[in-house]
Amino acid sequence: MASGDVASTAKAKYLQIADDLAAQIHSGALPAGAPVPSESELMQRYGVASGTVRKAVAELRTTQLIETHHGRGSFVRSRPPVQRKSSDRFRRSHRKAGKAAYLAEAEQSGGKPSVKVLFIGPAEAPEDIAERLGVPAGAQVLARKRRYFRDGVPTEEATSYLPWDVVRDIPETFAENPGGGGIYARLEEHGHTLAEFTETVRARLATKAEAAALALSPGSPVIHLVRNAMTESGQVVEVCDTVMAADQFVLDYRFAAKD
Amino acid sequence: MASGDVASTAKAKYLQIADDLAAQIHSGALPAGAPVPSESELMQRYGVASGTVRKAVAELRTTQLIETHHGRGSFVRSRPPVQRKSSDRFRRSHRKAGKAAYLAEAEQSGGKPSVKVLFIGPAEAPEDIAERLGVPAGAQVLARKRRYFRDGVPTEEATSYLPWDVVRDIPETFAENPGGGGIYARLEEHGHTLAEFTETVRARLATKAEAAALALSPGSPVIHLVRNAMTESGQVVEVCDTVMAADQFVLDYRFAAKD
DNA sequence: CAGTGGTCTAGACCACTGT
DNA sequence: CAGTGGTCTAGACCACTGG
Repeated sequence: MASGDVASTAKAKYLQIADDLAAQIHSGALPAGAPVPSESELMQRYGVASGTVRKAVAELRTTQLIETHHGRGSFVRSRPPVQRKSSDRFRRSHRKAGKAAYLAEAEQSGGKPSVKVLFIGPAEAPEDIAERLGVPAGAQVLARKRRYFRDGVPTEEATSYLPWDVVRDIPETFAENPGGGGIYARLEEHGHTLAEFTETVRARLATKAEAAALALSPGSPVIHLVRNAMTESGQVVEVCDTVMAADQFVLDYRFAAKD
Repeated sequence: MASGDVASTAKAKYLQIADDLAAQIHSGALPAGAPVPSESELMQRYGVASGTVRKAVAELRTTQLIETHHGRGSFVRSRPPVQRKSSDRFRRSHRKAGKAAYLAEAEQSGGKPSVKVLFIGPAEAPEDIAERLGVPAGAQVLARKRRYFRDGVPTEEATSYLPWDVVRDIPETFAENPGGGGIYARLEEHGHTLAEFTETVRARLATKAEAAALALSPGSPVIHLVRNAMTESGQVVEVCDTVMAADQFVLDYRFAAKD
């Protein structure tokens, strides 16, 4: 039998199936965490080919209603509470109390934070990073790439870049755990007194790689934040490039109505 | 011939094709506005079936590199320069120079800004807004809803809420154009000296309504920003709720490494 | 191992666009 | 009209997960 004979109906079959499943989710027939029927099950139930079912499921994924795990199945998403990132998180008093910025933050949002170090070592500075650091493009810098989790779920991935001249004499910056107060505390101990941070915030859709790293469904939005840490002498001693799952974070900023 | 024999390669074919086309776009071989080769052309060129080419093209679409028009083809998107929103945009000196925040900002980003007033008048404060303003939920406030354009393209939609007690004696706040320096200048002229702004930033996918208002394709990300304007006396005299097309804006913040 | 989703083929027909 | 993308089929093999 031919196939395109369905495209003439008002709505595409795969959208009808997606709508049907979405309705079941919203009605509670498919509660949060419940498995979505398997593809073969759906093929039978709706009498369509595999490709059609897959498009329907893909639709639900991009609308964030379900998440899919290869080999296990698709499951109705539950929306966890978001984390807040306030510009207060870099308060010097937090550093002195021995807390790194991430922990100082995660502490307030209920949930067990954890960090996985992906890479620490010398690297060539990407062009935009080099420009921010005030070093030649391709110059050697220290890169520190980490992935952060809350309750075991990946939420953000951050790469810090520090000029080689700055870190050369600070062995802790090469350690997985730089000690109480984090990298910023070590920098200040070595005379790099921090004066100002600047953050650049963008939002966009996750790339394939980011979606994989953060366990996001394709089409999920991410927040892309790049922060410069500048010392009193005006040198940028760190640039931190962070990609966050957008549904996990709220950013808070406070600033004066200055002249 | 079988087919799955390709899935065993490191990368999926459709992603390789997408990457290849993306490289051509970034290199300029496929400049902005240029048509992407048709699907049948790509099938021949890469020696794959239609479905594979379609998945590659879909990939480029979700990464915003191209846009597709049924019956005409796919075309390389031109990325208009993004607008920057820095926390400097509320500098009092800008207000005194007679510039509203939006124009002070848009001025630097090349492109003709315009504003359309959607609504100005009394309204019941939504719960979250009322809480920020420190008024009872449902209390009457002044709402000012505007849509902003650049070069005729809608980029953001903002609704300001001001307590009735504050605006009652400031007739300009009811005008479509509140005069040089905008609402904030009028507030300060009437004794509400602004001391501090706080902004809350979220990113998420556009709702259907937002996609329509901002002429976005479904699944596009937006930045949702809510700002409190607080006076020296500690009163929140305005809450501004803004939804921006994420690909049109970069947010800049600067803050001290305070104690 | 069986069951799941992921990729791919080689076609088909339909709907939209422009000449 | 020819050419474009959009939907769909009925299979195939691969990769991942869990018992």
